[in-house]
Amino acid sequence: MVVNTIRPMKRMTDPDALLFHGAADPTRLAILRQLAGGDGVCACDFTACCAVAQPTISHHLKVLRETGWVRSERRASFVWYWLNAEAAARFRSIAGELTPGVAAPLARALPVVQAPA
Amino acid sequence: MVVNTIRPMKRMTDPDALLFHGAADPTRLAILRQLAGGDGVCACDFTACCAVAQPTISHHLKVLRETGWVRSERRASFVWYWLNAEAAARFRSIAGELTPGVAAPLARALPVVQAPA
DNA sequence: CACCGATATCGTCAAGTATCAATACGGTAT
DNA sequence: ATACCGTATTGATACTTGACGATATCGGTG
Repeated sequence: MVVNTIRPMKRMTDPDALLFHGAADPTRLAILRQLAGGDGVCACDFTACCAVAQPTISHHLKVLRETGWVRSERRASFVWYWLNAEAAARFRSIAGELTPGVAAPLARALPVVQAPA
Repeated sequence: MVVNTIRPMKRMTDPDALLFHGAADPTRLAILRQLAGGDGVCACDFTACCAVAQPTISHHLKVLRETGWVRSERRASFVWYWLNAEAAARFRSIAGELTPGVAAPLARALPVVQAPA
């Protein structure tokens, strides 16, 4: 009976969960897909693919930046975005871990509290 | 009575974003990892790995069920959970799509990426 | 039957999030 | 400098979510 009256908030302590969170939105996923399909995309091109206003796009781009999914660079008055190769690689790595039956050997050795044979 | 919406999250129109949303939580990701590490896990084992109460675990398991990540089966008074192979495969497929510079060569016909004019 | 342990659901609260209008900022061209 | 364009930030608002206690439900047991 822990009294957690102050902050029961867990927040996103897991960096991988944070990565998932970055992609767990239709608009952001569309942006990521558009980025994967091209070699750098201008921010001005995202407003076309998603039915949201410009500030919303900018907000999602910020989330993608903060979650490590993309990097950006200013060119003249435009801003270009690229998919972050590291994030994508990390993502694929997690995808590989989440294959049924294919996982850390240690997990199988974990104590089973109740295991009716 | 509260209108019980059939589909969770009206904003989640993209099924893939829904899949990501299912894993975008530290507790749920821990559950998925534990599931990937074993050949079926009893629900009673999840309370040990995550510092949350039983109703919370049950809630997250429900989310994972609704997002297609897991399937469950009752055995006596216990409930066993397995990672859904289809969801894991779909996830790996999307992860492959999100590779920089790879315009979905191995991707299935599902992705709809709108090319900027 | 009554009882008990394991899960799921309900009710509710606090915190996080998506969205847009208005506005500020950064560069370019006139 | 001034006007203009593209992008980011701010502020407000409605909605979504994660958490837990209380309680219901499901199965097995005495």
